[in-house]
Amino acid sequence: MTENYFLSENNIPYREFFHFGLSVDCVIFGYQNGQLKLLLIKRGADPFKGRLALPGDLVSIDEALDDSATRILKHLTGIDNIFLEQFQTFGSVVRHPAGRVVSVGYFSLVKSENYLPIASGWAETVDWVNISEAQELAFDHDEILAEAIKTLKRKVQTEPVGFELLPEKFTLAELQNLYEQILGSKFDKPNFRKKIMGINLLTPLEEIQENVAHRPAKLYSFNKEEYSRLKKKGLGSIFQNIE
Amino acid sequence: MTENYFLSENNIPYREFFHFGLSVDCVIFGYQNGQLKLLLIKRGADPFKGRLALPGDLVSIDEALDDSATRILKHLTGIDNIFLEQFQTFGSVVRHPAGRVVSVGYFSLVKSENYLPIASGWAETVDWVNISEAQELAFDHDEILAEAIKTLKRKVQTEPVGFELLPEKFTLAELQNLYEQILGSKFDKPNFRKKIMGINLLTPLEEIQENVAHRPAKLYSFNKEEYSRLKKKGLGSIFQNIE
DNA sequence: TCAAAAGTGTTCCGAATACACCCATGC
DNA sequence: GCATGGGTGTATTCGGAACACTTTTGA
Repeated sequence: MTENYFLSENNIPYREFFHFGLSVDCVIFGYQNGQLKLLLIKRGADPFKGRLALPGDLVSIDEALDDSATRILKHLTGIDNIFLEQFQTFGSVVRHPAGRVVSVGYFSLVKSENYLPIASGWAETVDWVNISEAQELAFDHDEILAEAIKTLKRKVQTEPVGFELLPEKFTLAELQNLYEQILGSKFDKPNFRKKIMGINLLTPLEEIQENVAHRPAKLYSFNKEEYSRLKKKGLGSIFQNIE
Repeated sequence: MTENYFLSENNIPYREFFHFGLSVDCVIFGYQNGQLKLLLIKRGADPFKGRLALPGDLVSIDEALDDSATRILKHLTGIDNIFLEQFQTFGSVVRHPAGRVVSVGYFSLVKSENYLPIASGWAETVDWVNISEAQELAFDHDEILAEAIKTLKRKVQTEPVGFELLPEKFTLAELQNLYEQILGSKFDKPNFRKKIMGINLLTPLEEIQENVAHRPAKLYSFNKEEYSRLKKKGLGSIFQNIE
């Protein structure tokens, strides 16, 4: 399929243009102990050997972009079976010392406790790092991360988030804390509860917290049907919809 | 900068991976005579010669992605000085007959009347086409267009739209029609007016319509400062924001 | 009995909705 | 005058925001 009889307008065979590298970088958010986390590797190979970096690698020539993201993440961290979503592509000229590499950013949300990463490939170590400590990353990964965080904040406003990050059973305070962590602000407790209970999203369980030095909180789980329905449909709109 | 002493983990020099083509495709929305339009070229070269297609071409190896989109659009259509925004990257394996080409989608909104496109390069013709007639495009451009329309609908909900599409002076009915065209639904006139006037977005002019067989409508223009402020800040949020 | 966090209720206000109605123009 | 679309006012409902209050636990 790489035949070169197609000519571009200045009579250069198309193949002459085919000297790009293509990579994928994965921004994997987790949540544990009330902290928003990020999955980072320490690079065991040049360039940027020893630096923290997003899990990412070059795409193979016969591999679809989405498949590549899944493969690379599994290969570097052992993490598998998660939903990776493309969010932005980074294409400045000098982002990689080995040549012209354009990188496609993918992001995902997972329960970090369920995914103990195992370093392999050229990853020296892999760890869940607090968001605030994810700085001075390799390549332009600081920029990629910043864009991923913007995307996450936007998503939180328009679709439900939490099922992917929280354990099976959780308290309303934990859910509220998660939202506060992501958006970097505080909410009024009574109003948060009312709003979240207003949509039919949570299923109250017959269980409560144990061994806490205060009134134990009720546990909830997500109503999966309603959750995925709202994922698709979204949470609100600016303009009324008559029809 | 394309030295090959960096080795990937299986000892293949990085350069061996550098066989991707990279392209840019532009989805340019316009608006004229109450119709949402799309800028399409008829391809004058293989592959897909004679088919309608989004303006797009291969990126040069030493050219940043955003710059490339601007250059390619200008080269094919003569259109210049517009804001192009990246929205999604398309990376399935078989989208281009000449080899593995990954394409980055860009989109923009313009006043079609201000941009009379002139075909050049391998574009045989360039025209503003009604959205509904943009079908069976070359390559996977149907899919790219579908994603661009989704993006546009999402944008309309979260930031002001219209300054880029409407003429300098316009009526409230025209603005409402634009929103209805984009979202594919009808709004209540009094409520639309109240909502749009509630934000300090429009400047009423001392002019009215002429030669219409009914009460002439007042003309408005956009308040540019407030418009760009709301572009950045957004229009609403689901959760309250306490500091 | 006290601290700490869970959980509830109530009031206020502004925005969204659904209408009914009036106004200016060309024919 | 009348058809046509422009433009306004209002009553009602709903949801967000603010905040006071009660409840349950461990120590």
